[in-house]
This record gives sequence, structure tokens and C-alpha cells, in this order.
Amino acid sequence: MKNKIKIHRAIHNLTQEELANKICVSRQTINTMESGKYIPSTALSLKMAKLFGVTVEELFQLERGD
Amino acid sequence: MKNKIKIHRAIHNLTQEELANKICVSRQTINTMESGKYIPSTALSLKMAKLFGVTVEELFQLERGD
DNA sequence: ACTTTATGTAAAATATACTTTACATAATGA
DNA sequence: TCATTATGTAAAGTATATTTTACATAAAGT
Repeated sequence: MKNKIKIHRAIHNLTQEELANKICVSRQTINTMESGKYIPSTALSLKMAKLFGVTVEELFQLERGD
Repeated sequence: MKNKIKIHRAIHNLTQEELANKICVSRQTINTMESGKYIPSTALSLKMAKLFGVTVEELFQLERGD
């Protein structure tokens, strides 16, 4: 799974902590998600996509292997 | 989280087991997901949405509270 | 009546998401 | 130079997703 969280966070000019607060998770969840260390729940990806005004598909992309 | 898995599964005329095989999870994962007992990973929802030819947003909807 | 197919459900085990706490670093401004 | 802000990272703990196995039921066909 690749993701564009960092990009959309930059577009919206949010720190990791601000984004974390907006979707009610810890900063580390954002940090580790951003660096692709785990795959978030559908609830989280829906919340982020909604916040950024994009689809989940725009924010997260499957790679061969997952 | 509400979902429309059962509906799209019906549209594509797949049993729970067939769907499970197609996205490489157990039948119980489909069954419990369908009945809303837990929120799947983003990888799973992306795979299902792709298979059904819809967006994750069409397949899963946030409710107040999650 | 019997078998098969699809589904619901449940309990125990395992894998993984997510939290909390903490420390390190680089950049910025007082 | 000191304090602050944003980020990276890591370890331990908790919550939850997912698997495996198993049993029950209803529907459909023989």
C-alpha cells in the first residue's frame, strides 16, 4: 500500500498532530501511516479522504503483493 | 460503519465463499464484515471496491459515532 | 428422507492496528 | 544560545481484525 497522506497534508497545511486531532487518532498513527508502516482501517481512510476532499482510492493505492 | 457488501455481492452473483477467495480472506471475514461486526482494513475495502467496480465510499459509509 | 449448498454464529488463537510514553534531531525565532 | 515546533523512531501495552475450526439451519434437488 502506497499513500499520499503527506502530500494532501501539505496541501491543507496541517501538521501531523493537527491532522491526528481532526480525525481523532494519535500523532504516531499519522506518522507511521504516512511512512507506510501499516495499513489503516477503512474508517480512518474514509475520514482522511473526506477531510481532504478526495476519494480513498486517490489517497491509498494497492501495490502488487497486498 | 454501514456497508453494501451484500448488495454488490448479489449484483455480481457471488457466494460469501467465492468473494472470500477472490480477495484472499476467509469466509468468516466476509460474513462478519457483511453483518457490520467489524471495520475491515483499507486494503480489503480497496480490493472489494475494485472487484465490484465501485469506490470505497460507495461500498462503506461512515456513521455518526465512528 | 438424504445430501448438498449457502449462510449465521461462536470460541480460541494469532496478527496487526493503534495508543502511550519517551527520546532524538533539525529548523526557527527570541 | 535557549526555547519551541515539527518530525522520526522505538518499545510496550491494549484493542481489534482476521483465521481456523466447528456446529446449526434453511433451501433445493435427488
